[in-house]
Amino acid sequence: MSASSPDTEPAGVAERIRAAILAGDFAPGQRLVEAELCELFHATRGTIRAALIDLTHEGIVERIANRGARVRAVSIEEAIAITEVRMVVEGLCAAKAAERITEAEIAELRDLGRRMQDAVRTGEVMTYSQLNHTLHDRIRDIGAQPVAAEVLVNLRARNVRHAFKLALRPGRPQVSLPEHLAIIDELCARSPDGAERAVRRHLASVITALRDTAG
Amino acid sequence: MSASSPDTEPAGVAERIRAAILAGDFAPGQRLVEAELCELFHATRGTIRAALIDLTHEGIVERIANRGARVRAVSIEEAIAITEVRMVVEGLCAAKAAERITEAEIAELRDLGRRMQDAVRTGEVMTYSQLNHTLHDRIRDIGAQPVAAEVLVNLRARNVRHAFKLALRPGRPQVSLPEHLAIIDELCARSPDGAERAVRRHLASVITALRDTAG
DNA sequence: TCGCCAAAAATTGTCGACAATGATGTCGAC
DNA sequence: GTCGACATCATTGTCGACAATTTTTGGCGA
Repeated sequence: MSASSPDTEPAGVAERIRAAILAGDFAPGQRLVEAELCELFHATRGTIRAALIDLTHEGIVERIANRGARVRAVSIEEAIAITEVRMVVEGLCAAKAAERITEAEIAELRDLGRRMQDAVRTGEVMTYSQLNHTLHDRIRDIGAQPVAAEVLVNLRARNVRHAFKLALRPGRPQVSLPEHLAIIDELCARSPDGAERAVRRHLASVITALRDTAG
Repeated sequence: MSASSPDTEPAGVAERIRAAILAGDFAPGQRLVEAELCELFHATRGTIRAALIDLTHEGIVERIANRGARVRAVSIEEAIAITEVRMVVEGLCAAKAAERITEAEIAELRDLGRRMQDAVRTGEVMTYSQLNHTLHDRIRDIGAQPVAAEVLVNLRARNVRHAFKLALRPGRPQVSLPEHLAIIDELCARSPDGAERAVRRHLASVITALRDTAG
């Protein structure tokens, strides 16, 4: 749904600024002067200010008292730290999901796995990336752990850029596909421990890949 | 209202409101009308509004569009969910800490463990609760995982109330003390896996205790 | 030429007032 | 007597202006 398609002008100013940052309209480290954003988004400073506070708590904007806001540049090191936390929290979700998964959801995940295999075989990188996203989302939803879900949404928003770069790395899908399939297998086997381990293995592999890009 | 403790008047309004909520001056579910907070904290609505946005993202205030803010009542179920996430994230911190801990920090934790034993033996519940807090903080700091630390600070702030009630439960220190000592042992042995398991065992026990209070 | 101090500019923080929105209470019709 | 539409009210959302703070610039002297 969030596919780069015709964005339907999100009503809130915060959403629009976030979209602009994530789309790369504002470069990391760039200063976000309130007055500039005012005329850029047709709003007043009070509104802009509130939006900036929101985005600060989402971790994509950095605000220093009396010195203004800027787009937060997430270093490789921080991207790794984010993924480490994702690893354990998503592991928790997977364990929960394995306990709660229904037959319908099992069928759904199996189908998802098949489509991921197809995408890799035919080399449709973007489709695979999309399905990857969907899988992680479904695990989160099936796990039905609202607090964990909230944390994950927050963390995911922070390193979309690094995640994107990683997805485009040649050979990466071939590595991650079997990991994803293993996750699906464990979930469908209703094994909480197995699912948690599989998720952690997968994200540990993502961390290793991130480390490689650093060097 | 603010008489409760020797609070050194935190400069920021957000901090003062948070302190007031955590101190129980505002009951869970109570409406937080901006105008009221204005004269109560001697600030204007713009400032109050910014503070409420902050607190909303910290999870201790609930805000509905055009309908105002209220103190968020965390149910036992949500407290359990929060503790589940804390369990895995703090487990990550502990694993990291076990890899990075210095000799000086080992000595510090050992001393902390001894003081916890003393507090339990002499029945000083409040002291023990304080030391408990300190131990978790130290693990978080030694782990040096900024993202995890940020998540933990956020989560901790949410269920101080439940944590407090739990600490006062008779017999609870006797249960948690050996768990804490086990965590210290594993950290001092520089065993990442052991430390993570010990932390998770401990917080799993906290979750069990929370479940008991629910019934 | 370099370092330092002061004035100026730029930017954020705060304020009070107005507009918009959802909730509450009242009145009339059936 | 109850239901629904309408007026009223309380509260939030937004705006433009002023005050405080930080950064930059210009000037002065060693």
